[in-house]
Amino acid sequence: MSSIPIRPDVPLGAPHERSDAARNRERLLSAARDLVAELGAEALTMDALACKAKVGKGTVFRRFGSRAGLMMTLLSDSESEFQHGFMFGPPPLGPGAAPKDRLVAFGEGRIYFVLENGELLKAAGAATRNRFDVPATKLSHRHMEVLLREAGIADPWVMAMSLTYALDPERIVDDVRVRGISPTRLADSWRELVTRLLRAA
Amino acid sequence: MSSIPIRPDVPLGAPHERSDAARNRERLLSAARDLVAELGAEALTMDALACKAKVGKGTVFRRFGSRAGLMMTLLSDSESEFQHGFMFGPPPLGPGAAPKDRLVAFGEGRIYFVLENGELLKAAGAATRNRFDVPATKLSHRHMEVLLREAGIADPWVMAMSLTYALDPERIVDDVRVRGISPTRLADSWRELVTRLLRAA
DNA sequence: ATAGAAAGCGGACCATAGTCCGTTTAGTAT
DNA sequence: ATACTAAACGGACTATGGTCCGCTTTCTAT
Repeated sequence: MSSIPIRPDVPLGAPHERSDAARNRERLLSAARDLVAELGAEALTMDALACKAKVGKGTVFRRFGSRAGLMMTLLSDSESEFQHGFMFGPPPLGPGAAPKDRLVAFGEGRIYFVLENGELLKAAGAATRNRFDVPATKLSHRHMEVLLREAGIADPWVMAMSLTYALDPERIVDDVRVRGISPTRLADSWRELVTRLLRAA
Repeated sequence: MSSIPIRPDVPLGAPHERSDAARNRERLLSAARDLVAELGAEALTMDALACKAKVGKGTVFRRFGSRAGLMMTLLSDSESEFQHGFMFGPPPLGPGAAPKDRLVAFGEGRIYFVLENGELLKAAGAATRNRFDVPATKLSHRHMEVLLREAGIADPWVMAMSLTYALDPERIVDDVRVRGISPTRLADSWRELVTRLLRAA
């Protein structure tokens, strides 16, 4: 067969990924997952990754751009799942419930999501100047913005930003792991925040 | 004269600062201020500072502990002033006004404070694992906590944490400088947040 | 004045993210 | 099959925050 191979996720007309590139990407991803599983995301160094994947350091950076980029790639599956939940899933997280209830559910979901992927998220956010250029972050922000607008907030864009920072991964992880606040308590406080913010005048 | 020299700010019984240490501290502080003025806080490297102050690198770290520590030292004057404002100054920022109004004023004040000292604050917060171990941050948090408790919030400690992150220096600076949001708009949104959060049921 | 102790000093050294560029290799056109 | 080109590669190199430890200075007790 001489047909063009199917490459999902590659924008039409993208210049074709070379076979060695594909192979190295697999090796890197696999090695990275191993290292994270065995030492934790925080302890993963780019040198160690390159070495374990039997690849030059330049290749690692060519592929992921930065340490943060690597962490984002590692996160993308879980992240997509969470996104799917609030965009298409059943209410109250998904469409169909009142904005207030969706926001409460969103925050709760986010808290538990962060606690499951905390190391990766911290590593992804910490390194570079892209804390907010991450597509996933943009999407979450936009989601909250829409809900806040529906609920009659005057400046939903800025308010969504405030709430985004209130749910900052570092904040959540440190509250729970360093300052000993239970996830439930965080979720309850989030509920109080959203409830008071959005109740009718 | 053989009397003990007066050393304000040094806790009683502190082990006495040696004269060479004092001299180097002055040199370092002065050099650091020069470098910040001339290149900006972001571009200040510890090597350059040591070099400019004619001091070994070890001395720099002995004195300030880390880059973040240095930035905090550089900030401490402005920070004290702001603290004095919300603790002892005239209402609505200081005592005497309703908690809601004090919180609104606090956030506004904080926004403008951050915009004046943004580079330093970002540099102070970014480097180490002490984002919340900073005394100044603790004090701000405690201040908000007290106001929120007075206003009937169920879990003022956690809520104060949410608001602390909503006022994160990086968030404020990037909103204004990268995303083009005006300080006024930020302040208005903060007012909306606090007003809705604290209005009577 | 002197000696001893403790604090301070300096700069070589380390770890790690990220860059650079000469070399290799996969795909392609002939 | 061959030659050509653009992409990919690898690892030496740079920048920078932070550590270590043997040497020096200051202070104090005698």
